[in-house]
Amino acid sequence: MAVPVKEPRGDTRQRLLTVAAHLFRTKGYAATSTREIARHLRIQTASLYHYIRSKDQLLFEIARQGLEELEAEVRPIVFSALPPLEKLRRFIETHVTIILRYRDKHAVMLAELNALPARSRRAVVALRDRYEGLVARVLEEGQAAGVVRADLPVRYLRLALLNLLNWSIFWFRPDGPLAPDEVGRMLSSVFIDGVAVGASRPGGGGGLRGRAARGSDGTPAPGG
Amino acid sequence: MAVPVKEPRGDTRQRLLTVAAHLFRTKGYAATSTREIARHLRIQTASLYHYIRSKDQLLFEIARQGLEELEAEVRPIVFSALPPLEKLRRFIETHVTIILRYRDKHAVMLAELNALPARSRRAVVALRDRYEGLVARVLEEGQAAGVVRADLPVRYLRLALLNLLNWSIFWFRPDGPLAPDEVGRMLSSVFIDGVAVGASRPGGGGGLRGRAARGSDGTPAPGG
DNA sequence: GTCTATAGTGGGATAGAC
DNA sequence: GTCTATCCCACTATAGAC
Repeated sequence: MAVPVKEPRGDTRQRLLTVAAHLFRTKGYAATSTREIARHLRIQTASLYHYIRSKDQLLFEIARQGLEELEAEVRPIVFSALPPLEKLRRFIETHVTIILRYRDKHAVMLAELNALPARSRRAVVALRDRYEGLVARVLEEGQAAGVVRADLPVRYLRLALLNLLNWSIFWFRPDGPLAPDEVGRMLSSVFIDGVAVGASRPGGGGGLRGRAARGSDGTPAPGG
Repeated sequence: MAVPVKEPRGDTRQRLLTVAAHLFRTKGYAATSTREIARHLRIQTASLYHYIRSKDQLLFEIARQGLEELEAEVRPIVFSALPPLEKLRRFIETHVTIILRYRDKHAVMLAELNALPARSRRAVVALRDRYEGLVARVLEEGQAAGVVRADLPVRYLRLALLNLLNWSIFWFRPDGPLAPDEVGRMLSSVFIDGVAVGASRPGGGGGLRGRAARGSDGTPAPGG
C-alpha cells in the first residue's frame, strides 16, 4: 500500500481527484466537462492529460480510493474480539462516519458506478464485493451468537443495512444539526433496535444524546 | 385526474415516457441521447419534438408521474382507520411494492432529480415534500399512540425509513428470488422490529414466509 | 405526425512548442 | 508540467417539406 517512489505527481494528481470528485457529486459525472475540472484547477484542459489517460480513469480512481480507504478503516473492527452486537454497532458507526466525512468520493462511487466502462466497472465491483463480505461476516457472527435474528438470510440483512447506511450520503449536510458520528449512532440504533416500542426498550434508550433530539419538529440545532 | 379529451397523443406520448424512463435508469439521463430514445421508438429524432418540448421536459414528466401515482396509492392507507403500527406496516409494504413495480420511473426520480433545471426541479421537490409529509404523519401517529419510539425525532425516523425503502430499487431484480411485496415485508420487519434478538421477538417471527428465506446463502429461487 | 437536412454548440482528446 | 491550437465527433434542437 506504500506510495511508489517514482510518483512525484502525487500532490497535484490528488488535488485533481478531489476536485473531480466534488464536481461529479454535485453535477453528475456525464454532466461535468473536463474543461470545467481544468478551470477549477486553474490549468488548461490539455494539462489534465498529463495526470490521467481519460475522464473515465478519473472516475475509476475516485471509486477505488473510496473503497480502499473505507475497508482499511473497517477491517480492524471486523477482526476484533468485540462481542457480536457491539461489533455490529461499531461497524455501522465507523462506516457511516467515514462515508459522510469523505462524502464526495463515496457519493460518486454509489451514484456513478455504472457510468464506468465495463472493464473498470468490474474492478470496482470486485472491491465492493470484498467489502460487502466483511459486512456479511459481522452479521453472520451475530446470528451464530444468537444475538441477531436468524429468520432473515444474511444476504437480505446486508442489503437492508447498506440501504439504510449508504444513502444517508445524499441528504447529509455538513452544516446541518447532526455530525457524521451522530448519524451513525442514530442509524445503528434504528437497525439494531427497530422503531417499535417493545418490551426490550420500553420508552427510549439508544436515542441521540448529542446535538440532535431537540424534539420531534426537526428544528436544526446550530453548529457544525 | 381524468385524461383531457383534447389529448389524442396520449398513447404514443406514454410509450415515449416509458422508453425514456427505461433508458434513463439503465444508462443515466445525461448519458442517454435523444437519438437513442428515437431509435428505440423507431422514429426519427426530430419526431420526438412533436411530443415534448425538450429532453428536460421528458425527465420532468417521468418524475412527476412517478410521484403522483405513488401518492395516489399510499394516501388511502395514511387516512385509513388502521391501528398506527399496522398502518405503518401497510404503508411500507405499499410504498415498496409500487416503486419496485414501476422501477424505471422511480429510479430515475431518485437518481436524476438534480439533472433537472432549477424551475422544474423545484416543482418535483414540492411534490416529494408533500409525499414525505404523509410519511411523517404515519410516524407521528405511531409516536402519539406510544407504539413508535419517541426518543428520535420524526424527521430522522423518516429519513432512515426512506433510505431503507427507496434504495432497494437499485439492487432489486424482477427475476430474483424476492417479489416486490416480499421485499416490502422484509423491510417493514427490519424497520419496525430491528435485527437484535430481544424479549419481544425471541427467535423469529415477521420473517419471510414466501419464496425467500431459503437459507443464508442467498441462492435465488426461480420465478418472477 | 413523420420525415430529411442541418444549424449551432460543446464535448473528449491530441499535437507539438516551450 | 503547462501551454496554444485544433481535430473530430456527438449532441440537442429547429426548419420546413410531405
